[in-house]
Amino acid sequence: MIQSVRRASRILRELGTGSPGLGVTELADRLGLAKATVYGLLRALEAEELVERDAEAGKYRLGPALLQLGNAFLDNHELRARSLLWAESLAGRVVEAVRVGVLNGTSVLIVHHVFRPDNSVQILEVGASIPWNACALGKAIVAHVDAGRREELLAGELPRLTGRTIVDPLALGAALDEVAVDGVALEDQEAIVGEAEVAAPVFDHLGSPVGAIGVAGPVERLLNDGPSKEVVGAVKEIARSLSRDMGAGRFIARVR
Amino acid sequence: MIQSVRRASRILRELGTGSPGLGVTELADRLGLAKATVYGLLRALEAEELVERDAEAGKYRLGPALLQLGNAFLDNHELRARSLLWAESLAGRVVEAVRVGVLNGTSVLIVHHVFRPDNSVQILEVGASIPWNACALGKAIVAHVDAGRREELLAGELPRLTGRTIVDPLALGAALDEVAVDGVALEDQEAIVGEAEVAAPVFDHLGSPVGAIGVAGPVERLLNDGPSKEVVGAVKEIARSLSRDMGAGRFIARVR
DNA sequence: ATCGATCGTTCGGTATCGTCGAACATTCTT
DNA sequence: AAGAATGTTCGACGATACCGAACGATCGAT
Repeated sequence: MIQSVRRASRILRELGTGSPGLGVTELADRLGLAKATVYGLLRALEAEELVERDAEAGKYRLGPALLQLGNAFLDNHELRARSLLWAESLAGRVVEAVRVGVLNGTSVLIVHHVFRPDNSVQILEVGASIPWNACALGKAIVAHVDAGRREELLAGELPRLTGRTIVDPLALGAALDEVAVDGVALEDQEAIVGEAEVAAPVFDHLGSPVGAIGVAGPVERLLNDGPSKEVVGAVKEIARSLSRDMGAGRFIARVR
Repeated sequence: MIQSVRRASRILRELGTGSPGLGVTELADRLGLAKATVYGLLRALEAEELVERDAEAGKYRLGPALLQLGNAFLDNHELRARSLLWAESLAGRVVEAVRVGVLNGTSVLIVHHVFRPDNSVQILEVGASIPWNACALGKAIVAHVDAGRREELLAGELPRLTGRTIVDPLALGAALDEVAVDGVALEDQEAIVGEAEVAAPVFDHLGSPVGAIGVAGPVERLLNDGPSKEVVGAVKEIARSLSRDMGAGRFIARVR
């Protein structure tokens, strides 16, 4: 399994998770490796511009090549490419922000984000990760993955982000069943207080869920007196169109 | 220099540069390695989610972890963080798009981008790379790097993007001298026909150029009858403020 | 200014680990 | 159905990445 690659990757992750200004010694401690080993890996990573060192004090941080590669990932991403127009159209129709995400490990990774078309200042969330249990996108996807994967995810960590985040595996399982039947997932302030989301899964030609597309916005606009029928309808419709674009057959809402 | 890391990185770059749908054999050819070697590296990269394989036909593409890491790079990026407010302010003042970039190898990497505040549809350029000789950002930075680096860059490849791109080392050197004196770099349709840019360098506390900030827009608005005095003034002023934010001393326009 | 501590860096021996070539399996083509 | 091309497995060889320890430099404290 090529441990140097594995170790290099662990270094990158360690540098990525918050705490800036990591030195050789601290990295070696965290990874349980010899200083010299980490030093060698860092030299190699630096030569590839995957890592950068602060001029003085030799602290290391992530390098610019990673931004380029991340961008290249987006460029090659089929779901993202195909979602661009549909997302734009959805955002215009419901006048809210639209997000497209894929399941990455135990989190949902946002691969596309259209701002709510109202001139307000918003921050771009492309590249952000959200625990799958705390967002509608995540629930929409997991509700349609195969049983094995679903059990794994339910048995894994379920971080709590707000008071309303569902962290009980049983309750979450029940919610997923409901999502599978409805074809839409709802999220009511489970990630950020005051924010809600309505999302639907996107399938590929095998009927596997490759991601989800959803509308995110203030609770009072999306879930006032039950989920807004207009938004739910639009999301389901666009998700189905997008799935067809991805090569899915006609009968994609397959319940397992 | 840890060949496996170097090779893994070369694989990522190869997957990043266009041509999607690379298989083991083709990668092995391009890198001049044995199939089994590449296969092992890919397995390791896949386990780390740095690489993804297409379900059928075993083609490989970049993985989602790269997007996360690229995002983490941005989060940890000091110049970017400090430029957010200044860029916003500059964009509002001149009513044009603003870009912030750093020199990465022989290209300028865009680390921040504020859209022109006019409701037009624009694509986000964060993560994009532009040959340094074809943009004002690049010329602004290179005009202030140390002589050795400058020679290297002038001697290196100078890609032509449009008919106006400066690809002659001598002419480019002269242009850089001018930029160093003026404190601003101009670009007149050297990257994209119809588009121009005005940029100024940003310095750190050592007086080294860490990047540049600039205004990009249609030629007729920026360079009509010579560079717009208003834009040039605003860019220089904001760049100086940003430099001060980065810890630069008062006398930052040091000419070498 | 001197000493001590901490961190980054170098070095060389050793065993591990990655590499390679060849064979096998699988899929697509003709 | 046969062939070709690709992905995958295997085992042996030897280069190579790892480690521990020593060195050097930098910073802070006394």
